[in-house]
Amino acid sequence: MEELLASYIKNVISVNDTEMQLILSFFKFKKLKKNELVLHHGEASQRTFFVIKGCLRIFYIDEQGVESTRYFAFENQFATALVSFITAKPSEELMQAVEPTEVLYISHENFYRLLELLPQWEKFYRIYLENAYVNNTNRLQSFFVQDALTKYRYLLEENPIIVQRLSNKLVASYLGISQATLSRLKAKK
Amino acid sequence: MEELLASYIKNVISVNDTEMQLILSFFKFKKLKKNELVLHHGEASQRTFFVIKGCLRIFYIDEQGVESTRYFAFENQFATALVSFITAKPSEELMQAVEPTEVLYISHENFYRLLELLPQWEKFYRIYLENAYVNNTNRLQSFFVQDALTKYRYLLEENPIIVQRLSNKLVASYLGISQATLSRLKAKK
DNA sequence: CGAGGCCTTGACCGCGGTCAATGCCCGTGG
DNA sequence: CCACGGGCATTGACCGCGGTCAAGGCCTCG
Repeated sequence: MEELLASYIKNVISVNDTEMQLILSFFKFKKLKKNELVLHHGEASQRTFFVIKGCLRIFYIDEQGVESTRYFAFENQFATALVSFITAKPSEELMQAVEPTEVLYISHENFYRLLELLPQWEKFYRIYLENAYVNNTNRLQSFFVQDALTKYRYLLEENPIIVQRLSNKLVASYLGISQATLSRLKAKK
Repeated sequence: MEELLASYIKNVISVNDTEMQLILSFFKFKKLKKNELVLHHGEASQRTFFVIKGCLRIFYIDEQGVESTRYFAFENQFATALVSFITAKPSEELMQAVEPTEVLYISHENFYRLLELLPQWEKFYRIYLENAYVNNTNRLQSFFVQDALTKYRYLLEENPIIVQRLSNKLVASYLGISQATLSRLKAKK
């Protein structure tokens, strides 16, 4: 359980055993029920999650109640409502377990403490930021230049697990289209 | 000229005079003509720019030749094709001077050298990344939840300089709508 | 003074949304 | 174990936002 997180971290930065113990000591375990919310709209983002099993999603809700998903985190991935984390303002993003999910989480307070205690953690955070940046910017690009069908095909190429594992409703919310449209796209091939 | 950059940096990190001299020594000055491209499609991003005067934009071109603008950098702002910078892959993003523009730029080689030489520069980069992340994620959100008119009004609120200073064509490319639609939106108020 | 680019506007169209009906699957409780 | 209910997927009918294309006028700059 913690080994999964430890080996994830070791792939990104080099730390010795005592440092690793320090890092792991800041993380706590939690089981989440399907559909359980871990961050509500307007709350400040307080925790960073690492998924052991299951799936978290980060999403928006507009005034009419329509949901749009910005990110899915599966096993062995981190998830944070980063904008609220960075700006320390109330979050526009919500966060929810999509399946029964097990996570390790660290409070933002302790996250920042690690930044001070371990120079290496600054690098870890930087690389996390870089990945998050590349992800979102690629998504932004796809909204600029691709129509619905192209986005769907692209998703099948780049991230098939999302289509295979999740409901149409969730996939549609990720692509920013309606469930009905996704259903028609799939029918047409 | 260099003072502008120096005071920008001092607002973000604390460095002494020798360190500042080191940083500034890596930047070079360049004048750009209106419409001059500083990064072509498919090139690797090689430089980070700081705008002294004028305006740079970072944009995409789709297969039909339609342009979409991801970012405008005005006086006293940085601009990089960050995705290509991070991934070291050919850039999907192009970069161009929108007006006659004066910049200071640093090669990525030297940027990385600074990361090694100055621990503080790691923090500078991290904060740059954070800002870029927040920017793009907010834009992504606006594509999820806002229609054309809402996006336009929001832009007027958040970033009026773009509307005031740039042509309709450029503003439309920033909003991801056609020039004709923007013209109609403005007419309707 | 001419040419080219930009803005506006009208006519038209199509992608993708909405709404509703139907059917399916699955979880839950009697 | 079966019956019921709720959520999800599919599909048809309809519609509207925003795109495209083209024409006309204006401004800028060489």
